[in-house]
This record gives sequence, C-alpha cells and structure tokens, in this order.
Amino acid sequence: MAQGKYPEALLREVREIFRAYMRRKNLRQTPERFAVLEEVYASEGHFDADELFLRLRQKGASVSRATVYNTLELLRECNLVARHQFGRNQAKYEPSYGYRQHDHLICLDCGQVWEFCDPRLQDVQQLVEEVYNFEVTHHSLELYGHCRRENCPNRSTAL
Amino acid sequence: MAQGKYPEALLREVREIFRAYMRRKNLRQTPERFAVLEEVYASEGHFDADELFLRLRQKGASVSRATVYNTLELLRECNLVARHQFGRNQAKYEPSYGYRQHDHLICLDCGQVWEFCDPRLQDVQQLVEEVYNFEVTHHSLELYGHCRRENCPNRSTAL
DNA sequence: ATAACTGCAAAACATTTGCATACAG
DNA sequence: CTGTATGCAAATGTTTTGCAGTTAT
Repeated sequence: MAQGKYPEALLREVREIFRAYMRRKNLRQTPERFAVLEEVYASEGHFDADELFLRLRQKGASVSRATVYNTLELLRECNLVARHQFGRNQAKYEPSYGYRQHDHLICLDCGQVWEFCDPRLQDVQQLVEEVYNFEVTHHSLELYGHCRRENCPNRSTAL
Repeated sequence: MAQGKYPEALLREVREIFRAYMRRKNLRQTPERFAVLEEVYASEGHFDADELFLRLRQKGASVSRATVYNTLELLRECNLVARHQFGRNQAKYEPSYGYRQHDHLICLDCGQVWEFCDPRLQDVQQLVEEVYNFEVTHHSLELYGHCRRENCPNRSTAL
C-alpha cells in the first residue's frame, strides 16, 4: 500500500491520466468525478463504495452514491482503481496507479487483509495462456486462513 | 469436472460423509438435506443456488430456497461442496468430493469457465504461510480474459 | 415431547436504473 | 444550446431472516 513519497505529484499525474481518458472518450470532466478521484487517492488501504461516499459527504462534497459507483467504474476502466471481491461481501476498491501488482491474504477471524507478491504467478498465468489458447487480462488470487497475531479475535482456538 | 466412473458408489460415499457430519454436530437428517446433496452430485459443472432450487422443484421435491441455501452451507462445512465467487455475480457451487483441487479460467466475453491445475500454487501458498506466519486454509484464484474459440461472441474484436 | 427444521414471505444488502433537473462542452 | 451527468428514490437480484407450523429424534 506504501503511498509514494510525493502525494501531490502523484495526484497531479492521476488527475492528468483521468482527464486524458475522459477527453479521449468524450466524457464530461465534472467536479464530482474529480472529487471521487481525489478521495480514492487520499485512501489508505482498501475501501468500499459506501465508505467513499460517506467520506465525501462528511467533507461537504455533494456527490451521490450513483455517481460514486459510476466514477469508480470509469477509474477502473483507465486502470486508476482496482476492484476486488473478497468472499461474498461488497466489493473493495484501492488506488492502483503507481503501486506494484499484488495479491491478498485474508484472515477469516479478524478480517484483516495483507498484500503479497510472488513472481511464480506470472509463470502460472503464462503457461495457462499457452495451454488453453487464452488471453489473460487480469487475475484475482486470495489466500484465506488464520493469522497468528496476538490480537486476532480467534487466536486462542485450538484449530 | 470429470465425474468418477461409479456415480452410485460416489453418492453412497458422500451420503455417508454427510450423515456422519450431521450426527457429529447433532443436526437432523432430513429428507430435504439429502435431496439437496443428491442434486448437487447430479450436477455437471458449476451451478448457482437458484438453479439448484429450480431443478429440485421441477423434480417434484418440495424444498424451499432457504433450505437450499442452508444445506449448501452445511455441505460446504463438511467439504462436500465448494463455493466460488466469480466477479460480482451470484455465488457458484460445485461438488468437491473426489475431485482434485483446481482453479478457474473465465472468459469475459462468453462467460465460459475452464478449470486448470498448477502445482506452483502450492509453493506460493507455502511461502506465504512462512513469511506471514499465517495458516492458509483455502484459496481462490481466477484468471480472467478472452478465450479464442471460434464461437466466442466477441471473437472478432481486434483487442 | 420438544427442539430443530421447514416453507413462505418479508427484510436486508449492495448495486443499478429511471427520470427530472443541472451543467459541461 | 444540446445532450450528458447528476441526485434522488425506487427497482433489482441475491441471500438472509422471522415466524408459524412440521417433523426427526
């Protein structure tokens, strides 16, 4: 999740990418869309659409839930946001520009999410592409289980 | 998905496992629960809860949607059924006893799902367990992209 | 007998949609 | 000006829940 050293520079970059994308697609550059983008990049870690909506509301921005969902979708299309489906719950989002690709480790007891990378996944993906004559655009890998942290709610269970 | 050679033997086995699980947990062995189990193991490939419900109804079994959901959860607890969340859609289930573990390849154009195995995932999982001091119980890996089949709806797109 | 299970319908939940209004181009 | 984007609230679709009645043990 490590945010870059120069958040205002990052913000300028992503704003420009978004602007270019909207120009190219003939979409309107509304203040609401930029407000969503900024709130996304002000985020630490994962968040869901409603959290983002509430945060925007608290700051006085007048964006509707519908616009939040709509804009998150646009940001996903230009790869500024990634969406993850952990279990059956609501989708989680995260800023994705300038972050290296990673997968997720989820504790079933405390719900905490960690990130990890493993280059071997690239190899797996490549082999599958060849064997199945398939073009892989993205993947989703989550490992579920039990963390062993002191403060994890279920730590004491024998299992 | 390849069903074993002796479906009636398989069915006897899974029925016994389910029975033992219910006995151990002091759950009632109702005809509805067995009906769900049998319909699950009569399935080819993935299905969703409502599909299963409708199939049961068509066969004259009188089970409610609630019981289908409840029973699928029980079957999951004793590892007779696996549940997958492909994208944001409704959960998909599949019989899991006697099938080797596998992951999924999903075409974004036609929705078709394939299965694949790669032993390297086991290594990835093991490394993560060590590095993060975490006990992994299960994982979920989906590769998304475009299949190159003749009859795939979006086959002609340049992308 | 009695507590757990069932069916049904209503509730819950995240997300999408329809429509009248606002505003970017 | 024009059509696209917006806010709101209602609709959607899947899963869960509450409750009165049923049934396995």
